[in-house]
Amino acid sequence: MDDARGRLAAAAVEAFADNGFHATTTRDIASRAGMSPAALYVHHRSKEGLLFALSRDGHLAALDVVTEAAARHDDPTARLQAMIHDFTQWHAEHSKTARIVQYELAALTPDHLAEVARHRRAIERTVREVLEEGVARGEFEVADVPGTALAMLSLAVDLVRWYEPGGSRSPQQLADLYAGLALRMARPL
Amino acid sequence: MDDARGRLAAAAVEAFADNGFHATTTRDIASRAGMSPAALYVHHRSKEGLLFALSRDGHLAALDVVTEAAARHDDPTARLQAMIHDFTQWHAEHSKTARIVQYELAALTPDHLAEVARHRRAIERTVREVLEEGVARGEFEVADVPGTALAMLSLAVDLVRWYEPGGSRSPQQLADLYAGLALRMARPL
DNA sequence: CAGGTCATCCTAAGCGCTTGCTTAGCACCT
DNA sequence: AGGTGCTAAGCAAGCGCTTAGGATGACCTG
Repeated sequence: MDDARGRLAAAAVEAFADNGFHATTTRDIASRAGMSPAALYVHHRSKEGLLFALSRDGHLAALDVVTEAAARHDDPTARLQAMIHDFTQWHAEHSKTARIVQYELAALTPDHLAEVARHRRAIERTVREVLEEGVARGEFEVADVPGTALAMLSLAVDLVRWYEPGGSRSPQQLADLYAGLALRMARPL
Repeated sequence: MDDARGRLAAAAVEAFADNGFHATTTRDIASRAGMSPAALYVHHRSKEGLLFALSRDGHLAALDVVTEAAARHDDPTARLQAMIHDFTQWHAEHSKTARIVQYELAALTPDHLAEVARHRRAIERTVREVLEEGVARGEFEVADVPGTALAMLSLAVDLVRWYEPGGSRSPQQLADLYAGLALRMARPL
């Protein structure tokens, strides 16, 4: 049929997000993709290699969302608001991929973990920088910039623990809510 | 020797927190406790039964921390501050148990999940109620009370994803930081 | 106080099953 | 004629859990 590699990746996202990496079998992934278990090893070196491909792509997508949002605005208030808004919305709209990104780091090999850790630090740095600039310009009042940046990201990250598509809150509503809370965390007292 | 059941529980907390439920073997737990694999089944029906015992005790401890903090204060501002402070501090000081409480729900049987879910709802309800009372008294200005309550709890919950004892922030510092951020989320604009 | 009884707590051994992954080979397209 | 993408079959290892029985100490009995 269509792209078999893509079907395999989509099946793995579902399986890993629903059951976790360790509770997911290669037979489960393969059967969701309509293939034999051996087909997985045509496209990936191992089950962990497949996880890494998903995790890396997910990290790059999340980083892209944040940097794009930051690039759209000049003043720190609008920039922070857009960053947390879009980061939250991405986590809700891609909650299965995001769950793999945020909760399956421990299953990666040291080499693979080192690569995705670089992307994670880039995301944190982007949030820290907008807070620092806002403080410098007097738009924000934040005593602990790294800690507050971590807290803002925690809102979106923790969403994937409980979020279900079709629940009472849409991705847009959550994005608006968390972007507003982030601004309240940074606003001068 | 000493309490063998307690040693088994302590070993399981370490193993489940470090490697996750599914990646932990009964042989690993038993050897950490200095026992044979079969000893686990003297004290628990199954590996999942052991997880449930840890999860239930952890949930009750966390719920107790929140209700105790709430009971110590009358006005909503002080009460909210104490609740988020103590809830955060508990998650940092008991980060291994908290990791099991927050991240291993999917490994529980439906019956066991139903019981811990009751305790989780009790915690959420306590936070929602203090927000509602604060809004009623004019101390808080919160548009989405359930969503904001969820966000405040998310801060402490997400901490267990990255917290390591002996890191740059102490449990007290984190508790102060997150309690302050929670107040900023609720304070009138 | 000596000897027997019983419950408690644990272990050695291993059963049946599932796991991630490999191998050999087939079908199809160019 | 050869490369590509897949499968059927199965291997070695590790899994959760069971079974049968040994060691220990508390407690009766004569």
